[in-house]
Amino acid sequence: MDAFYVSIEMLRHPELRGKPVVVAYDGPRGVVTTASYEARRYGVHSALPMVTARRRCPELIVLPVDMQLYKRGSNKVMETLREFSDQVEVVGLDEAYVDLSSSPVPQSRAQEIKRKVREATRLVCSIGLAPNKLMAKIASDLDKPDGFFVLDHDNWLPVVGEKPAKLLPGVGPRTDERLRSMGIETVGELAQAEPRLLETTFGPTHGVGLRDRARGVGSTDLNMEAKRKSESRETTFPEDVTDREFLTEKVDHLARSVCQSLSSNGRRGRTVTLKIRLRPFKTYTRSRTLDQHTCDADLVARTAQELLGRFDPQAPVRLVGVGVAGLTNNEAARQPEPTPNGLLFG
DNA sequence: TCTGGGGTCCTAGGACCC
DNA sequence: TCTGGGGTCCTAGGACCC
Repeated sequence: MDAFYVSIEMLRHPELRGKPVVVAYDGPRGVVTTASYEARRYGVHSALPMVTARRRCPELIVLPVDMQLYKRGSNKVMETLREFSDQVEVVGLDEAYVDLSSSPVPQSRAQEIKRKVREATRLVCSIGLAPNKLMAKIASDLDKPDGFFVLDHDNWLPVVGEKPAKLLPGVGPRTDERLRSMGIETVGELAQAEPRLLETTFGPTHGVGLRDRARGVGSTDLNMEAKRKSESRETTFPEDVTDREFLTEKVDHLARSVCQSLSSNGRRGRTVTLKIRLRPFKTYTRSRTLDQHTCDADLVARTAQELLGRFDPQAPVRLVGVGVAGLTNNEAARQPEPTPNGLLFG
């Protein structure tokens, strides 16, 4: 979906069309989640600190995040996609892979999806059509907004070979930096790189994986029903906090919020993690794995407090978070243990 | 520029077990 | 006295994605 959150907001604020708008967590430490294309012309984009965004565009219109609204919009989009294929992999709120391989005319099918999504939601999307997920994702970015682009093994390098390696999913700022220090800047150069050289820098798994991606090699498996493996809540304070009592209260609240969500979804977890970000912007985690799966708010809150106690009480805290991992469904959590002595017949 | 919130996956070391 | 080879689980950090 193109500029998804902002586009949804435009549906209820049509007077904002054509203006530089962002949806953002406002406040002194907020960042942009989505920027309208007009705002992007000022250099305002996702993840940009709001302080910077306002400096770049003083007349910027800032809307608060309304996640429930975007979730409803997302559901509508995904429903529409499922009319075209029973193979749909949802990635976040605004992205999905649709398997059209059984269609004799995938191109017109894909165009039809664009029309249908616009009809159902009045929102615009960009589609990439390709023989695997990696290529499809990149293709979908090549013609935004309201785009349509087809990639295949023949036009892959001619189209993306000269583009920066950062274009590839999995190549973030750190990997890009390391690649550049090896003299690799483009997708084409990465595709030609010496595999042994990549292996020594990035390890056997990641090294070959990078080169494969640069050559357009990707998976065609769609992950339909991915179960969540962890759940967490975190807050960044407007100003660093040193008041331990305040922090304790926050941690308690976050722990209970996670547990409430877990219980209402019939889930339990075993590993409790406390996350803390100290001045200046260094993040630490401490975790503890319990004997049993739980969604008991008192237990999780107590464990989180214990983990909080491992940090210097003097340190100014920018963020705290509480997470629970190792999730199972309630039924699974209550399953009896397998025979402890490993004997087939006790 | 000064960095949200919610996730996933990978790595590496240490404990522990056979 | 010094020392193998495998496996799993736990913890912490880091890179990355939407």
